Amino acid sequence: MPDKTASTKQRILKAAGVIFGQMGFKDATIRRIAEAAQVNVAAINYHFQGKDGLYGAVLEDVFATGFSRFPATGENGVDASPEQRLRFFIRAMFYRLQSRDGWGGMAGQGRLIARELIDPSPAFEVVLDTYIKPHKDLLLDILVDIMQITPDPKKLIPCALSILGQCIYYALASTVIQKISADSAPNEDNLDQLADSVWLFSLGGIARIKDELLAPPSPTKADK
Amino acid sequence: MPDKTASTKQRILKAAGVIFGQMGFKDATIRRIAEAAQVNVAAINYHFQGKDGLYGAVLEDVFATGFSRFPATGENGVDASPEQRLRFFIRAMFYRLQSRDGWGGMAGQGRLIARELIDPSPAFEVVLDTYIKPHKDLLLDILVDIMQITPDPKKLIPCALSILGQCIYYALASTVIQKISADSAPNEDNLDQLADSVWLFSLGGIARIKDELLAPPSPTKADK
DNA sequence: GCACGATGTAAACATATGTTTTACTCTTCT
DNA sequence: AGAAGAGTAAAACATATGTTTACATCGTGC
Repeated sequence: MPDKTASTKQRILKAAGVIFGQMGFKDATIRRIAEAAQVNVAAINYHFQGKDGLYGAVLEDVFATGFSRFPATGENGVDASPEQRLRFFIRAMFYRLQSRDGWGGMAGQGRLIARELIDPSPAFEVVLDTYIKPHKDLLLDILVDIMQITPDPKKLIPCALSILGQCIYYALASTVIQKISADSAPNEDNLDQLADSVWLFSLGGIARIKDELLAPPSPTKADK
Repeated sequence: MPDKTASTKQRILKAAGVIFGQMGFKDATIRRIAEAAQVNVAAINYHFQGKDGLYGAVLEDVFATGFSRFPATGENGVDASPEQRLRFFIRAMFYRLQSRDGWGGMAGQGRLIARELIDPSPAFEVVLDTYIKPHKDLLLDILVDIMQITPDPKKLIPCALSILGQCIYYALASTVIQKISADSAPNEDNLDQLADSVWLFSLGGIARIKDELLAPPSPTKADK
């Protein structure tokens, strides 16, 4: 392939990521993408077989670069304490979702992932198996190591979801958080602080859930 | 106004809530809504001055009914222990977002709110002031009561966001959660369990954050 | 040198969609 | 009874958008 080819295709991919991230699938027209990429509209169909194909390619590209640039495990890997591994895991999620070097910060592709969570596209299936599920299993392993017990997975999953939920909420709701409390809205400079806040909160939550698992689940009849 | 009028208008509002919730603003065409409501397309423009007007009306209606049917405070109000008030608060969020009697469960209007968090529409501004901000302040009050200290709000907000994030994540990502771990996906029967799981997790998290606030924030230099 | 395939471009096409127009119906008040 | 106005319906309108077609351009191998 000539050089120009890769260049054009890559330019489309890059521009599409931004446009899709900013406006969502429906509002991102191929004409707008073509304009941003300085490319003819037909080129999109030529290289990606239509808008859907382009979107699928963008989604895979976004996840691939995000997870390769911000892996969920540090170099030391399993040697570190499980608490520190969780810290790294959470921090990686924040950077992946929100850093300008990651998924483009609050105006970029992070919101693309958030939209996929709500309305998964057909292209999301493969991403789910390739990235999300292993990512979830990694988190479960960390949780087991922290709790030092191996509880019923059904009891562990909500714990994992609570952690993931915090991370993703910061990314998806950043616009609203900005309006409610500008100081706490994520930006390039406070990601570490926010991630550590989530980390500490989660450590406490994990401990509490573990207590509940060990203690006889006394049926506290505090219904109201 | 005649009876038939209110009926038609109400039918449009109801049908629009479902359609908007299921497919989002862009994919929800007024023709589909008109068909679902058994109404002529022109009636929508007649009663709501266009698609945007209809969407705004739906949004306000959804929040109004949701918060009135599932208020965030119980009848006992401030008399209950702050922990139980938090429990009620979280449970109300789950029911509001996910119950079939609330915002239509996982196929219904709950996702409409999730989408607003990502891409707020103009109509969301008023909802923000009317419902979301007071709701947030209520949560902050509860947190202060639980911690029994009044820390810097800047330290308290992340704590509140962690709690809200868990609740909203369950609602918005229910489709994906279903694919990852069907047992933990929210449904009409396990809302109480999930809400209590989030509640316990949050109590632990709050305690941990409080510890951190009281203790000298020893700069743990665990950067990696 | 030249034909051929890959790549890029401009225009045309078909369709979906929000809105408006126009006419009709039905209730209500005098 | 009749006028008036609100509510409803069908069709027309204007536009935006994904896709396709026909043609131009460029590099490459024979």
